[in-house]
Amino acid sequence: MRIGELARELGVSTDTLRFYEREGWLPRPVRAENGYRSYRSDDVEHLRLLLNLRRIDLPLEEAARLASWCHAGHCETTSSSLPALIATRRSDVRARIDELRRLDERLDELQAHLVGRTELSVIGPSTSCCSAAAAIFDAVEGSCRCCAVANAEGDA
Amino acid sequence: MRIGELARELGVSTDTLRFYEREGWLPRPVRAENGYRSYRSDDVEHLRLLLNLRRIDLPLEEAARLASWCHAGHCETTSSSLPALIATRRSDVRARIDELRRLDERLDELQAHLVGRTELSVIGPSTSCCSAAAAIFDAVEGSCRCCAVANAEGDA
DNA sequence: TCTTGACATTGGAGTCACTCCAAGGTCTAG
DNA sequence: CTAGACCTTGGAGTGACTCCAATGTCAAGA
Repeated sequence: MRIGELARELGVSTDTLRFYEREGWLPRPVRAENGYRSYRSDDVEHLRLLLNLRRIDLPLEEAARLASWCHAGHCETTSSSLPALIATRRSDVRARIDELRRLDERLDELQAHLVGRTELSVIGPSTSCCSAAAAIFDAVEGSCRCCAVANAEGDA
Repeated sequence: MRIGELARELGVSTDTLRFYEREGWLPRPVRAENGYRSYRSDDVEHLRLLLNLRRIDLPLEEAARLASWCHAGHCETTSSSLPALIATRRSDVRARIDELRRLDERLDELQAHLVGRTELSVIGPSTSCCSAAAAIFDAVEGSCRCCAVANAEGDA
């Protein structure tokens, strides 16, 4: 099996495979007569394991170490620490989800603010109030001191 | 205002501020007699705007460009494209959240699997079935062909 | 036979957004 | 006089790729 085929099958780029090999995260496959890499089923399994560990967002170094151990048959040595590792990973993932949700809320707020303001954006650049800059400032900061003023002006 | 004070106030590192300046993302502040950077309120506002744009995960280049425009008073020029930009950003954020949620599910699965298996992990390193490797393989891949066998062995 | 095109090889540089470091200068309080 | 907190610079390191140029290999078609 050549590098391109393997890459396609496992959904990574050939650059990634060569990078893993170059940095020592994967064993070097044997070479064909023409110098091309020739991957055996053993190599494929090792890589698949590594990629699965990457899929749960382990840092490459950790994923590679674990993949090598498991592949070498030392799995049981590491299996006791594995649940702890997974637990840590989960709480990281959850924290990141929460963070992104808060970001989404801020964006929602900002969007609503901007949509409401678009008609009023004829206010010239010299007016700092309710300009896009002020909107970003205020919506992102969580308070909007410019709206009341602008609305009052609009109503007048 | 010196660099350390500003960094503390806005919650970034002095390295970050020097980096922004060095790469041209922020205008150079004036210098005091001793060569120290001396930030004016104008600089602070500009930086605050940039950091707010970074907080909504805009790439630094885009955030810096937008911050400079807004700060220079060209806000209204950009305000029409801003809602579109925010919308794009939101869909990116949502996609990432979904991705992380799926990851969390896979981790949940894997964790359940491992907890169920810990007692059985006396199976030696030579046995590839139901080793940690197999668990990672199978739980991550979504199917587990090893459990039935291992459980049968365990029951026997 | 020749050519085209898809594949492979290598080393090295670029990406992003910082982060850390060493070696030194400046200032204030005790 | 000294300790400690601040500041300066340029340069290297981080993670995980990604892209590139220059070159080699090979099978299929004209």
